[in-house]
Amino acid sequence: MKNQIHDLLHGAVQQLTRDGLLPEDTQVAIQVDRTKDKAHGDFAANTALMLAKPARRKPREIAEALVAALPESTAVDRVEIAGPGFINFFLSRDAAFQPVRDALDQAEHYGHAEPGSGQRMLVEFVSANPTGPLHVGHGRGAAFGGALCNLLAAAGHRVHREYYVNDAGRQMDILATSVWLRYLEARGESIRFPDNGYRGDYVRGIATALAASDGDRLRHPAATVMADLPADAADGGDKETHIDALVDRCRGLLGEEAYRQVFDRALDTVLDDIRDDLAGFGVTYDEWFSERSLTSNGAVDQGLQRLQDRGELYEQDGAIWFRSSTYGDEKDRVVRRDNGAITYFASDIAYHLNKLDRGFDQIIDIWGADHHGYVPRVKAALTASGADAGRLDVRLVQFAILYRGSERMQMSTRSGQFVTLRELRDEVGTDAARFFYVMRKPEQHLDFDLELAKSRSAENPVYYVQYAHARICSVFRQLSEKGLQHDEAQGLANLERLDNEREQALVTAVGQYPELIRTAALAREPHQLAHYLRELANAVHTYYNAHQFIVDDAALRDARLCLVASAQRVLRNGLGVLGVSAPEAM
RNA sequence: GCCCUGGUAGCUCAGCUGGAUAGAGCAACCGCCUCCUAAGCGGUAGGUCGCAGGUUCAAAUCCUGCCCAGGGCACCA
Repeated sequence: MKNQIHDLLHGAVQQLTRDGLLPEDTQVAIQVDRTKDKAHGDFAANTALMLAKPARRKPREIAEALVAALPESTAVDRVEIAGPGFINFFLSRDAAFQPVRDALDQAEHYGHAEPGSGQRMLVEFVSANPTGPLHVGHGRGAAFGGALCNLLAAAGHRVHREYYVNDAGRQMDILATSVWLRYLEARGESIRFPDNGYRGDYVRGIATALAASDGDRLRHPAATVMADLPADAADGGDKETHIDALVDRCRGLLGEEAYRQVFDRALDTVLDDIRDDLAGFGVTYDEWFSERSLTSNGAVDQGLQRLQDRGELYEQDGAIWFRSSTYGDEKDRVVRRDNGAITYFASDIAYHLNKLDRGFDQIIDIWGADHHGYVPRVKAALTASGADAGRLDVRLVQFAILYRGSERMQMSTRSGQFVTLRELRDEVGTDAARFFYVMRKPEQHLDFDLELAKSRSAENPVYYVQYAHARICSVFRQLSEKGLQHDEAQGLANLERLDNEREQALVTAVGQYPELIRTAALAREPHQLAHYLRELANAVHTYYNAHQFIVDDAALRDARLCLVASAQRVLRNGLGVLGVSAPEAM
């Protein structure tokens, strides 16, 4: 509908240009907005105000000329000029009810663009290191990313959901070593656990399983393991030096093959847990992309070679550096350390080149806000490689700070002190958690109060929206209990009977859904949908309280049922995009 | 020091590609169940949109400076 108004205005502007009232080269973006006040009609345009300066005429004069030049349309009942020169459009009754017909006709497709009509997009999100279970911080990325993917898909884009698995690198070695040490404990060795090891209970769990399956096969005496290691932090040494030495010791004693077995055991167990956890949260992926594969198939070397060939690398202090500063980064960055190891950044360059090579129109990365300083160097690497960095869109999500009542909860994967996503799901439920996460815009710090989220009270907005849906379902149950049927055709033929204020408001809300999906997808802002659904639910509840739907007048009854059914449809579609269920009863 | 993000009602937040009297939830107060689920609805009260300039017919929204709060500035991932 908004588009139709837009087209009408566009026609009028062209007409005025032909008539010489507007300069030939006038460029003005035609804006059509929903009005806040019904007295201003259904839609308003500020076009005359925008044209006033280039046309050097008074806004109201231009408005009058525009209105006179508007092409005929059955959708518009009348047009008014108001205030400084706004053009207000009042829809015809027939056009105003179109959303109800559309929602019932198009059902699960209502408001959603033709699948595949948009771009091919790759969205990478969560991608937490598989060094432990997901915690509530990751939950936000999962909820946001999952909802964003659904939203983009609803807007017609072909979305590829991807999780980047950091299955290489030092942190994973530390995890493998931590597991091995706990395994040794389980086999009766008495070891001193390193300060910088992973201390979570899940590490013991993996170790216990390993002890059960492999017995003493991987066992070495504690004295041998700990012999001649540099001191740990608690003993006045450095925890990093200590843990690195311990990792080397682990590797050396086990041998590469056995070490790899422990490593993969840890990786697979944690990754399975993550996969299962996310699936339970309603988030699934098309691809789990292995970082290790980039090294083993030579992609990392190729990526570096590509930069090398373009003269973007240089050697200094024994390390190899990338000239990221010439492409907007603060300083140059190391891609290969003096010990020969490639950096995380080097594999990330290869990964992003790989993503672009796969032919996506748009690459969206969802990162924690603490990685923001990382954006310029990745873009720099793409540009320096001759790729189009403009196709990469990095979205930063602020951390969620967890509270239990007024008590702030500290979280650290290393120390093993954190609330897991699984615990959150168990405690507050997937629906409430996902809605809660996605209500806030991502760049806002999120205070996640566990007590509030799990309270099954009115304070919890997810129930408010779900309840609106359940109530409508209940109305239809009541209808059949009374032995009545909904004659949809008769209802649609009598939509003009829906003439009270509440009904108008609800029709309008239903009609906003398609443009909301479009706008929210463009802005990559699922929270807009959450807020919209709240408003829609409010319109439903208000209507419900003010009017009986199941009335004796069959024509009116059927019309009202068409309206609430259209609202039910939108609630279901919209909640689906957010990954929240639409229960039939509560 | 530099960079990013916030600063809007008592609290938690929308609104920010500039538009007509600044919105919602919670908390407070007053009403509404012989009636399709009261997990609901209506109403009242509550605001120097951090501060100061600037651009504009029009600024919470754009620009500049400043003040607060959080985060980031690795040959870690």
